[in-house]
Amino acid sequence: MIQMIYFLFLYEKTKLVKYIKMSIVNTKEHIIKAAMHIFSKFGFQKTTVDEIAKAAHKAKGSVYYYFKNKEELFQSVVEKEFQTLRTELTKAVEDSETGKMKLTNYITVRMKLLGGLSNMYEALKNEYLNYLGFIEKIRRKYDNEEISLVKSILIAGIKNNEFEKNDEEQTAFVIVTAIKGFEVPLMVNNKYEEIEKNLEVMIRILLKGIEKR
Amino acid sequence: MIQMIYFLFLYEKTKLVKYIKMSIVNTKEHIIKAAMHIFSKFGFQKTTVDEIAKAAHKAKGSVYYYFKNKEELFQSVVEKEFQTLRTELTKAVEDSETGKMKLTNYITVRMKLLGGLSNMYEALKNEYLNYLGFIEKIRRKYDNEEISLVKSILIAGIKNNEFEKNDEEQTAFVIVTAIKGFEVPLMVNNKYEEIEKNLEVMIRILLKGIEKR
DNA sequence: AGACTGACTTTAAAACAAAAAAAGTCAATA
DNA sequence: TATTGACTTTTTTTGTTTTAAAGTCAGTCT
Repeated sequence: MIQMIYFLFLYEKTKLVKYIKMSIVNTKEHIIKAAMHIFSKFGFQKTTVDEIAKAAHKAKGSVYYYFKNKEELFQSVVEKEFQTLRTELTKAVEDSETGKMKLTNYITVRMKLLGGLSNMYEALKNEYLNYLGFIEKIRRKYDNEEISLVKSILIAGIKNNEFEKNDEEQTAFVIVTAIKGFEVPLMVNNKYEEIEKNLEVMIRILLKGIEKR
Repeated sequence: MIQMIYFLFLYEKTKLVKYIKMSIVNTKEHIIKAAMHIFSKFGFQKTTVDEIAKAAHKAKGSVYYYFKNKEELFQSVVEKEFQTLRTELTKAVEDSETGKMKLTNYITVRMKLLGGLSNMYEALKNEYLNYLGFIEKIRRKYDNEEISLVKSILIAGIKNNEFEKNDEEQTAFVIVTAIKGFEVPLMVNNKYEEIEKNLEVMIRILLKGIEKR
């Protein structure tokens, strides 16, 4: 009997914890979304925590209840945007049949999305934030993820007899690096359409450069 | 007789002008070289015109006799470094037999030299100087030259039946853009040796990507 | 008992003024 | 014409004050 009551208590507690945690995730996410909006409008430095709190209809203290400081909040926003990019890219690759299509879609989707993900984008090119350190960590982490994803495309394509067998890690690095060269004209124009034709040429050359003959 | 004296006068004047111009070029070049040394040591902002004058064993006024201002002097230094790059690259391309060799040597020499040309290099990555405007002009000018040079390599290679016929302007842009992606790891490591292997892979893929089959 | 608040403290960024340093000028000189 | 260095002007730097934003916490609420 006592045990039963104990279990009941445990059950109720679990339910409560679940409810609370759900709530935590919701407000936390809610704050991140509000922050995302403000940050993308004013950038990291020109955004105040008060503004974010106000936009999320919370007091400033609540923001600090969920995030250690402004940096950590910004970091969460950037990470969320990376997550979006990651999800979209993975989907684009998975939905493609051949290795050629995978790589093609990977590159085009990546470039298309990059312009839209404003915070991450801003963070990548902002000098000050780079010297702030934490953004460099995220960048490096994402670079590695990107190389891994391209590598997996290459491995699949080699198995499928589409691509020539070569050091996949190195080849993936080269492809990612080459794509990065296009970030500069993208930053300047900020219109994907303007680099589209050139990106197509790049993809054609890359594909021919790695295909099995 | 009068005519003869007149000619003699002209001749002497020409010699004089030549001497003076030679001297001008010499001191001007001399100042540029001194400036190059100091700028590469301290960067644009932390270098004073007094320091440069002192290093050139001239008074500050002399520097302003040859250059309108500090910016123009820096510009001359950067232009001179570009000239070096330009000369070396043209030589590397001319000395190569096949289109493949031309492009290979172009890319490798470019990357090797880039690290050594400190002022230009500094200018390319310095935020402040970019927003100063004039460096952007030089950069754009050099970008166009670079695309032209690569384009000429492509055209020669196509004529030589090595490369597939395609829009050379676009292909040149793509190659130059891809190479630019490697500037970032070069800036971080600042050791050409570390990216050498990856650059070789890049060249191999590019060559296979544009070759005639 | 964890979620949330807002007045409060601390820290960092503008604003301003004075001093120092560097950029840029120019009459004089060789 | 080339060169100088004392001179003027402009730009940084420094130190101080003010203002604004970051970050804390005792206390309330559900």
